[in-house]
Amino acid sequence: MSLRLYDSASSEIRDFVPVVPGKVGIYHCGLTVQGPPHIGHIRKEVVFDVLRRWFEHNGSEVTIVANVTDIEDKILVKSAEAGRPWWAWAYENERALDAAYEVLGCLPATYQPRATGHIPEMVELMQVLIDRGHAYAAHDESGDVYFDVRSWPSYGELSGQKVDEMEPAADADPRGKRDPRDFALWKGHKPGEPETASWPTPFGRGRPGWHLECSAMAVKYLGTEFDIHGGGIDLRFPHHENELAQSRAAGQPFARFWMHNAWVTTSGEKMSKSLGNSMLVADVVQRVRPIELRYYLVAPHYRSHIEFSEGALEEAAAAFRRIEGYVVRASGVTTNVAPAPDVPAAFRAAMDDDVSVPQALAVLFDTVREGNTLLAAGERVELRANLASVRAMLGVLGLDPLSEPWVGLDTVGASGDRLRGVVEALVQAVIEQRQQARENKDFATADLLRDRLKAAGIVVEDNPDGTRWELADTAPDRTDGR
RNA sequence: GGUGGAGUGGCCGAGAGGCGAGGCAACGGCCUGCAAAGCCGUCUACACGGGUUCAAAUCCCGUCUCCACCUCCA
Repeated sequence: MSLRLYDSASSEIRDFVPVVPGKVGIYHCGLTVQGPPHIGHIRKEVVFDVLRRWFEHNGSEVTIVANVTDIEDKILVKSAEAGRPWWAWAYENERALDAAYEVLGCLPATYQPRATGHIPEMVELMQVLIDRGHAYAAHDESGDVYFDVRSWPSYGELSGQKVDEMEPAADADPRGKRDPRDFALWKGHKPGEPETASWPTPFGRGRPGWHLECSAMAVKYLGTEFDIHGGGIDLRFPHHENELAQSRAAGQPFARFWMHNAWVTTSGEKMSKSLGNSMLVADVVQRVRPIELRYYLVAPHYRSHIEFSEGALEEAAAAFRRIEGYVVRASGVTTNVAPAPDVPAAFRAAMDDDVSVPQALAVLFDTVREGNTLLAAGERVELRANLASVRAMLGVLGLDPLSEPWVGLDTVGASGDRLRGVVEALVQAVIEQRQQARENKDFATADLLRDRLKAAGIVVEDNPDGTRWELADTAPDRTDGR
């Protein structure tokens, strides 16, 4: 395979060569589980899910490690505000995150290590850094341990900055720091903080700084040198810069490629800052189906920023329904068409070019159009090949409506199989009545029956092969003018 | 102050010196009892001002606007 990826450390597109042929190790920063995930958080997951599927499509064995940072300042603050134990708060949000991954059809990570489960590894790493002269315990007895930025000449290499030109941290409490730009590896336990949120170390009780856990866990599970490290673009600095500095200063080569996805914003504002956040995954999937939300997040290039709007979301849903409609109709007149073993060359070329999903989608849409023509012409043999190809492409994007987890999801909704059978029988009865009316040229009655089904949320379509029905789209009323 | 990104048709969204990406919407046609879906066609766009070139959305110079990051963000 000749995959090329944009490496944000070198700001260029390079040939991807794995550390171990045939295997790929990917670490991407999961989430600090301080609250339920919004669609910005989940975009990152969907982006790396597509990358992973592309590797696997090409026969690579992929190991994905996505951390869960379950101890951190905000978790302590928010859980305290809610009057709940920090660990309960973190775990609740971790489950919400897992639910969001699942509802959007993301394949599970190979492992999701928690920061709190890797304290000994972090202490070890700190000790190495101290021994090598790149970290120091604060001299003010706070229990803090800092990374010594000045001791590491290549600090800033990931984000292309020079230490001297950086603004010192505005909130920096320089009390124990040698340089205001030094960052905390470890935070000493403070009075008032829960005792459960601290662990013993040679430097005193405390808890991880924000960056240390990722260095420790990435190396533990993927080795000292691994293929890809990813996350949202905001993590490039400081989080990833600091990770890189810690790990390299400890003598580890660390990640070969750094991949960062762009933001989802609302009204130009990053989601984490918007107030009255209605962009939670759990809310958005009430407005469009999860597979449609996935399409919306997958369709633009991963390094392009998405300005969220309800209109664009609905457009994306309509675009996806065009593909889905073809797949459903084509599979209705063929049987057992499995996804093809490979994708069209143009699709492959697009995906190999830094995961250019927009161009890959253009190939997909072209193939769908050909398929619709074959469908109309009754060319069943070629149709089978076309459908197999479309399903293969959709599979790479995690959008094949005939594959897990989407298959059978929303023919009737989530109300259970019994109800589903009842609805099918009732609708079929009405459709037969209507068909009888049509045969009698009683179009007034036929149209009345169609209208009544429509009022009930069921759309019928007359095709040469017969009449199909499906649930109407649950798009919201567009009375807000947007 | 430092670093990086963006401005493309009614809308979304790719591309990065020459062959109209693709989708949504709209309009016309075919098909249909009428629809829907589908197919065919129409809408020839690249922030602004210069320049280079046979040829610029793409390269160069300048300008404007917007955004992100600079140690709590995916």
